[in-house]
Amino acid sequence: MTYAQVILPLPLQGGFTYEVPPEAERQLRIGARVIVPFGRRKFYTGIVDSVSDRKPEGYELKAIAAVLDSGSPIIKRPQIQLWNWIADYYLATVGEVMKAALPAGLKVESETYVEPVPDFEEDPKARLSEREVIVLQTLDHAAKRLTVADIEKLTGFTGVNALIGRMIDKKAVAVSEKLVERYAPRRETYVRMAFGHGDTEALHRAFDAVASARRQEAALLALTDMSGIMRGEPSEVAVKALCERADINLPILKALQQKGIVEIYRKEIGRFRYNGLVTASLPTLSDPQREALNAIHASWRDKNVTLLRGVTSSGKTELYIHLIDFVLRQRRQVLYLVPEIALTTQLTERLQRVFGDKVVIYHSKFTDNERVDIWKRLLCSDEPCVVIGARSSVLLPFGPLGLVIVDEEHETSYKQQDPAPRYNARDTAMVLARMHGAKTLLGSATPSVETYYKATTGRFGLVELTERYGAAVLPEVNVVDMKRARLRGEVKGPLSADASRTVADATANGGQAIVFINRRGFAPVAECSSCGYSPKCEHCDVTLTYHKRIDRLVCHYCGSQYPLPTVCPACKEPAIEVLGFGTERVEDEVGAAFGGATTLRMDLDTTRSKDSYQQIINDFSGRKADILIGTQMVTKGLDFAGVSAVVILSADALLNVPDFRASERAFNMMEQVAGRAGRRGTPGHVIIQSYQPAHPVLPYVASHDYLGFYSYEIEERRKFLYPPFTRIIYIYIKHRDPREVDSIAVAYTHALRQLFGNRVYGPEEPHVGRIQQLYIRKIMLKIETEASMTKVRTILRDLYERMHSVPGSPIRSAQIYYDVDPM
DNA sequence: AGGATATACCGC
DNA sequence: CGGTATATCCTG
Ligand SMILES: [Zn+2]
Ligand SMILES: [Zn+2]
Repeated sequence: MTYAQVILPLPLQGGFTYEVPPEAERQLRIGARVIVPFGRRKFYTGIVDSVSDRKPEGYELKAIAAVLDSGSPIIKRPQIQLWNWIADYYLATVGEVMKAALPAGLKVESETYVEPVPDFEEDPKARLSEREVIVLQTLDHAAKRLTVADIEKLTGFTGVNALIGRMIDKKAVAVSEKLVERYAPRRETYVRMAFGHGDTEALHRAFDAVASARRQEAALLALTDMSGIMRGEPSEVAVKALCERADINLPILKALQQKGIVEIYRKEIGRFRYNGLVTASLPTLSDPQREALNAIHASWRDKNVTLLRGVTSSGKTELYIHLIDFVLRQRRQVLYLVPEIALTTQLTERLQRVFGDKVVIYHSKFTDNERVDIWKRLLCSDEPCVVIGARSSVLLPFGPLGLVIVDEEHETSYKQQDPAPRYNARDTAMVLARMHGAKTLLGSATPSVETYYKATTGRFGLVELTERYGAAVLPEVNVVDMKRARLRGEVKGPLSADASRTVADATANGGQAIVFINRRGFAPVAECSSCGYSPKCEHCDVTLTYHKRIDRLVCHYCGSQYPLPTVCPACKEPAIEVLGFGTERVEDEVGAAFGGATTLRMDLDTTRSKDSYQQIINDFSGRKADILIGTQMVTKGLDFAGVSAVVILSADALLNVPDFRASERAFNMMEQVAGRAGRRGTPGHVIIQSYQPAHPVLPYVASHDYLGFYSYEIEERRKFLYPPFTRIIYIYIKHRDPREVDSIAVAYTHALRQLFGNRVYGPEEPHVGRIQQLYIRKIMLKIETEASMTKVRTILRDLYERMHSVPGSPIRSAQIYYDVDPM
């Protein structure tokens, strides 16, 4: 008998062992998917991690129910290795990594369906209750099989689970487990001759048979040509293409099929075929670019990772294209990571024009079916290709990887925040590269402090590209002291006089302007002007943001919505007003201030649908609007030739974040938005509004001085023991009870102090102390870089196990998790 | 995670 | 007491 260790997509530590049925033994491969029973009812898709012939002791075993991949595994060898690394490093379970990596369409799960028992007769000793009768009627009248959740929705009852349990006892209903397959391959209808290639005799007979039917003849003629049957270069013919070409329709082909001349068949096709032309050759490089390219190659002789610091519009992408070409020629694959919002068609099409169908695109707005197709494409073939994608593309089944490019490596969106695994795709990609013996290139105009430190201390190679491409000039930046402007009466709505003038100048001269504000919605607070009351979310400790377009107050943490009260619920005065500025309000104000100017707004709310983000970018770069108002989204993925002015409405909103990375993030963001202004010849203007114009970070932005900012910030980090001089792990405690959360946090902190001494800070209540009914506490662990992180992680895992496994302990009722290398 | 079971709670 | 909301335990 053999036994398989199976990874299940669940947040549970460790794998689970199953018996391998003898008939499945021969076809079972490591990395193959299996269907296994788990718990009393459910079936899950698991992945075989290892196989052994030693029977584990101490518990009953279940058997694998089915092998889904009997031929070849669904993941590649190095992937399990990478999964294990992620789970280990980020203190998650391999199951959580599997869940994040494998597209849902590849995970078959069982669903419990409730069905009425045919010919059920009520037992007078066990009558059905009123609610039970209603459920039975609902089941009888339903068009399809129903799950418990379906029944709850249809009847409006709660606790249907228990109800069904009683009905099963009364033999009124039965439940069954059905496997639900989610993946639907895309199929297309094809047509071919019903006889072999080069069978001229059959072809002649066929034409004779359709001689009297002109359109059938036309169809046959076109098919003869398109199928290449007489030229000895056969190719498949899609019905759609044939119909278009011969101007016929399906019934005509059906008629030909009736006569036994053609065969119509359906075939699975991938969803992604690039039909455009490969029109561009490699971009010509300027001298500085060529030097940088050579320097990158040289640095890879003794370094695995190299940082390319390329100032805005220095042409990093051209370099990337050359490097990609270099690796593809070696018949190896490339992973090109970009932040989600930088993944625009401008970028992907540029790559496709050079590399054609070798380009594979992957991001979160793809449907699950599309993800499965991409997964299969990479799995089935080790052909050279370049995968361009956001965070999760690091988890795809790569073959022979030769190069990883992480563009905008400083971007926080590379770090997954909420469900575990909380991995950083940039760091994971470097590990992936190492596993494949590939090199990594990190690119950024404003590298993260950690990365630049490693690059200047020899851990990474460093190549700098400081020359701007073409005639691009740096914009002129002015910091406006808002306190003074306000005293002088120069502030109208969100804009200072300086900002207004700058925008007006830009639009008057046929240019465009960008107004950046880090808040969506209309106004971030509502307040009673009479008593100061301000509406809060019922589930979270935050003030509600007013959204004018839907006329609702919205919680940005849990999404719940409320009407805007007309009278104050506290003092009953009709004195509720909304305060502050969000993108919606700024759009209104700017539209009013510059009458005649057209505006566009880009934030989470205007980019919900699949192509809306791209649409706004296209509209603005097509000059369909004069002023673009937006959140951080406007900082990326755009190459707007016409923008000559940028206004950062509130530097304070960026700087005053209680986090050790606040300065860095603020600098990066301001530098990037500023970089949108004034390309192609004319210098642009940037206005930064701030109530603290003396903030140490602002001069560096004003002079575009990354190095200056870096040397300031690295000293701060050194002084206060932050990365890169320490490694940080946050420990989060969440609980629905405010007193309980405190006592658990204190207990956990105490336990941590026993182990790590004064490396433990906290517990503290985070900025938002309650989200979705859960009170939150945060503990910080700072570990010196020389210490063994492996040991630290082992201790943390053991601690969690120890604290969480005490029966009846209140700690078990809390959610506790670690966030390694938080951002 | 999700489900099953135990337990507390609630209206009559 | 049936019905319902909630806590706790367990999964191979
Ligand atoms: Zn009031
Ligand atoms: Zn909320």
